[in-house]
Amino acid sequence: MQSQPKRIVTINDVARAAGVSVTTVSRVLNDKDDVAFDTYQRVQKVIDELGYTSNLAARSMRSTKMNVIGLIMPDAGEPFPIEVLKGVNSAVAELDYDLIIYTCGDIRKHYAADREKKFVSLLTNSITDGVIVITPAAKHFSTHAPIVAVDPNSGNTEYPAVISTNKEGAMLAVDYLIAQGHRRIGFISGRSDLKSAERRLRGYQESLTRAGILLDQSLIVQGDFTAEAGLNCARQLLNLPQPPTAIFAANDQSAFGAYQAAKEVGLSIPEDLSLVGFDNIPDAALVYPGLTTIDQSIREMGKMATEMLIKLIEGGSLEKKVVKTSTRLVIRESCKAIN
Amino acid sequence: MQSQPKRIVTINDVARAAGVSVTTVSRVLNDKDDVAFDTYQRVQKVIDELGYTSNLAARSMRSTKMNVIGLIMPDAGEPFPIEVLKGVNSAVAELDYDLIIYTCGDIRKHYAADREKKFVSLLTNSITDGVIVITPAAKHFSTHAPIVAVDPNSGNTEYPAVISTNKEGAMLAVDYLIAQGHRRIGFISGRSDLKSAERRLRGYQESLTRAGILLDQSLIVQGDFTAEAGLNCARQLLNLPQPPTAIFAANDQSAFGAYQAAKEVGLSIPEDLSLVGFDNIPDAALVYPGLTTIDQSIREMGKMATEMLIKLIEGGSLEKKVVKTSTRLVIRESCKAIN
DNA sequence: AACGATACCGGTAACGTTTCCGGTAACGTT
DNA sequence: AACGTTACCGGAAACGTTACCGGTATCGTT
Repeated sequence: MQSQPKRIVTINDVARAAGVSVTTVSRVLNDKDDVAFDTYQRVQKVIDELGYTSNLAARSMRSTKMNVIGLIMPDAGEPFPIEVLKGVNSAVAELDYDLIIYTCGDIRKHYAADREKKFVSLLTNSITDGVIVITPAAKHFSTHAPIVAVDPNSGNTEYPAVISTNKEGAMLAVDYLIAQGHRRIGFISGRSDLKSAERRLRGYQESLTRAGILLDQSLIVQGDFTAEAGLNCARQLLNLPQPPTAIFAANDQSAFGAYQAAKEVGLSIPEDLSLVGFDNIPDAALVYPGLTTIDQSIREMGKMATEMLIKLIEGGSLEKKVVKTSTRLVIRESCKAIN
Repeated sequence: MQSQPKRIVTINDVARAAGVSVTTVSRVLNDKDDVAFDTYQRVQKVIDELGYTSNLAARSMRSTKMNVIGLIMPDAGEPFPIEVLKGVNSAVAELDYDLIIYTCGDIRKHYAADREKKFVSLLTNSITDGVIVITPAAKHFSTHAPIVAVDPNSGNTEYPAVISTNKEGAMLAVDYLIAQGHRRIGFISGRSDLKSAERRLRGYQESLTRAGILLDQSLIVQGDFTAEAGLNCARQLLNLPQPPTAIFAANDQSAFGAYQAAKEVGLSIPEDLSLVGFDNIPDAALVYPGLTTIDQSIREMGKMATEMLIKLIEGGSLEKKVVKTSTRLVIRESCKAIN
């Protein structure tokens, strides 16, 4: 005879034990008025004694406001979403909201967009008041609740979003390399469906043409923001008949792949190859030599997105539908001037 | 006149549109038998057309099995829980389960344990079938659903747990330092409420006494697994009248703090100070010089925990209530033999 | 022709909570 | 004394779903 499952204590049990109605218990739970101090205390005591906690599902089924926001992120393996998560997390902690997180697994998998859609409606249909989606793969979501995108995809102007000044940042990077005398500058691009990747490529091109440097298509290789792809792209660049003297990677992860590629062919950074990344994730400072990169204060992006979302949830409206965050050049040790 | 909130489409709408009962729609949704292929297709079509997704709250209220597991982690800022998360995430993806994550904020805050308790009952009461708790702060949880702890706290043998061979790992580290000729070895300890921290200290002590080295209490300083505390602890050690020639830090984060402390006082690693960490988080390979550390394959721990939890959820029983994972020494460049 | 088995489907009662509406008692005001 | 106001509380309906039970039609078997 096996032990029977412990009965879950419900609001009914509390009401019975405290000698009041469930309505009153509910009032105590939600800090409503119209309950005498004595009663309040008595009910609260019973709640503690019985170890009661309210059933999230039942509550969210009945009430409209949940004070919970959802975060949907592509993959827990990549640092960018993790950084955004940190920002969202701390922003949420400041406010009176809880945070629920869903991951969609590898973004490169075909089902990622489907999972995203599923989670968005799953969450907004029920337990959350709104969601933040990081680097969305899907183009459209069917929901009535507010959505804010972080680093949205290129085709989409439907939802409010926070995105950094990607083109300007990329130009900062490339201008810096040009100022150091580089003329053949390779570019490892990012996930092609994201607006950010597109804009960084644009910045790269614009800086070069402004400086009167002819664009060489063989210097642009298609990555996807992962270190793995970065490695392959950098290999390709370094094996060129006339290899670049500098590489601008569309994000830090890709740049790390380039570090490895350089090591493979025996080039040392920055003596033989200059390298600039984009993001300024914590690892950029740790890596050796320290990676010169474009800071886009990812945590700040998470924080902004959270604030926008909550404003929308609470019925407010946004001054700006797309918020742009600033970028700046962080100089470390991965670049060297050439003569 | 503002746009009215889009009505959420429910199972009722689908039923009406497809000309069947809600029961049948529910059957289609859950892939039950007893529904004709024609009907199945028709209902499925309507579901797609209407963009219906089932209401998580309502479903979890009625049904017993949800195929969702919860993960409760202390703080998104620390790498250990992040690594566990990655392991859990990929393990869950293999199986037919979804994952919901809650974060408790800074573990050092007093309310962390309360939030943990709240989340555990919140999740198990309703939308999940069981939860994994990483480095729990609370000692007891009131729930009927299965719980698995990763890196449990010292006072607790109540719940199944996965924990690495901490004492053995610590001994590996200290033995290595001793073999390199070190005699004054400092120790930066970890979060005192965790069993892992306790066992690592034990290993440190045992290795020293076995080697016939007298324990010096001033060489043991109390950290909490954060880089910040690691910095302070290392400062304290390096300011000793007779400072250590090597430091064993209870985790990599603490060791990174020690890197900084060494820099402050102008000591270079490994020439003037040898350093060993514990965890082998990805950053350990990135930092310069590369950190020699004890690998405990954190992702594997997450994977094990997931498998245990799911076994419990599905009514199975565990051969071992506490699973121990192996540790090994990873030698990089942060240690040097002394003469 | 009668019967049982099977395939398919629908009605209804829950699940635990909050919201809506109302009711009672106590008190102050005229 | 009558009335209005306020403070406090409870009953019942609803939220969207699934479990349970039962019902009808079809078909094969005797």
